[in-house]
Amino acid sequence: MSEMSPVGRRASRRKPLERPAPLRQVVTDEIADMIITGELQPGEHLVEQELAAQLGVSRQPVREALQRLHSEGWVDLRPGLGAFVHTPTADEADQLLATRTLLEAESARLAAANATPALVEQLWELQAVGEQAVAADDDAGMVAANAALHRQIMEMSGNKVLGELIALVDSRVRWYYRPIARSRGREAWDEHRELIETIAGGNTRKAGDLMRKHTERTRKTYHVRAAEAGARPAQNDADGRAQGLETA
Amino acid sequence: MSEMSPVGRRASRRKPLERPAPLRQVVTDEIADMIITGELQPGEHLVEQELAAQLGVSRQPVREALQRLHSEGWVDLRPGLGAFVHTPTADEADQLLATRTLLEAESARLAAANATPALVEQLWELQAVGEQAVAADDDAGMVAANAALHRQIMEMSGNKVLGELIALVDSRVRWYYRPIARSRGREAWDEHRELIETIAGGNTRKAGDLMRKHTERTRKTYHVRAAEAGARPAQNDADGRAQGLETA
DNA sequence: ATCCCAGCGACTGTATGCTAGAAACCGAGG
DNA sequence: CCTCGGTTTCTAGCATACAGTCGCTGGGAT
Repeated sequence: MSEMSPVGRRASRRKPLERPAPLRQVVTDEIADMIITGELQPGEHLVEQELAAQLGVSRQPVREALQRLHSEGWVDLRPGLGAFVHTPTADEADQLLATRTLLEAESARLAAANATPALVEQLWELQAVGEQAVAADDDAGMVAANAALHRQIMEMSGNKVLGELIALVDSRVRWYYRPIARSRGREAWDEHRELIETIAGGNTRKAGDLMRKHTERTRKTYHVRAAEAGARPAQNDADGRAQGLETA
Repeated sequence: MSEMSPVGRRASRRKPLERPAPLRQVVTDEIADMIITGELQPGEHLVEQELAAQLGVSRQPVREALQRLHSEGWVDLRPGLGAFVHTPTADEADQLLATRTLLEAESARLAAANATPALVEQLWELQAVGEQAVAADDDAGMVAANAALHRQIMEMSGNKVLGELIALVDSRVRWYYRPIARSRGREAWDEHRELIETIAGGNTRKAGDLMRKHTERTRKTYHVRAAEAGARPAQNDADGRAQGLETA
């Protein structure tokens, strides 16, 4: 796999080069995926040996992956005991959503300030993709398109630091939010439409407000769903572990 | 953070236990300190062996420390080549300060919403410490007191996620800002005073605005200083490496 | 002289070895 | 039956060992 592309080192406008992807990165993504899909349950003890064997690598890359996942909030690292899948609490989810609202609103505000016809056109394209996903009732597609749209708006803001933070917060929001992703579909994309129009018009204040309302509405939806789930007898899995958020 | 739960089983309100501090943490802090103090220059290649020998540990803890420092933005990690001290650009510094403004303003707003006499009293104590440091012309003390005050306000906000992000951003800001830390002293603490009064009064909007203006002023100061430094012939060290920020 | 390439040294990425300490288990005593 | 103390097992943390890669250097061909 080390075939150096004959593309040439000349006018190579390519990235540094096509890397076989560092093993630790692969492992990180893989474990994160296991957490998101629920294969690894909240609170579960992640034993390095097991994961290493399971993924066919040594403990070292697994360790590094766990460290990274820790700094991104996916796992808790108890000194001397190892890594445990982070157990989200209702409080934390709320704070996460509140913070997300703040960051996303700012990114929309800045995006409106930097709007150009070409960039706005890209937003519309992503909007179209999203609406198609809604029409096709394609859950995964909706989530992906939603992420892509928000990401594009963030990039338009021109603030990379802000972007990093949003990426950090969003990935976790998406995890918590996953069980109820379906509930907000069509309406969200209607809101997107108005938001894009406002950004195109360069109305910074309104763009920020719209995004705030948009994400705030998502937050409300989340709360309603959480309350519903909490009111019910609580659905546990075979091991008796609670599947929903802890109410603490 | 410390749980306020009145429950308290037994008198064991102590922390989990006094740990000998994981080695990787010590190493992380140490390297971060070397970067902050300039012992390690921006762009410098951090060789694991060297650092390990220098700190009297093996490569393993050093590796883990570098990974963490990477995720916190202190070093860049080029696959196959290793770690390099991050070189801040003027753009990035500006984005960092802008983001900081956003986050700090929100924390002040929330702090005002959650203000209690006891908490406000703690703020005044920190304010006193800071003013003493100013009076004594104690640079390090000023920086520390400033950090402590902002941290306390953040904790009052009750949003831990927000707190983590602020911590992330602030430490880097402090690095970039270090060369010009002296310039803002007395006036900053006057602004703090007004801010605390507003928080005590529970005026959320005004608290947010004040904090925004406060950090925004810091940002302006930074720009002025950066411009001054940029205008001059540029001070280089013995190795011919630029000491200031890159203008790119 | 310039360019290419082979060989070499240095450093990262990955794997394995070793040890101190925590959790779980078990059995004896109250 | 519950409690307590010792023992055993398991695991993280750190150290060390091995292998792949990158960049550099020096010699030879053009």
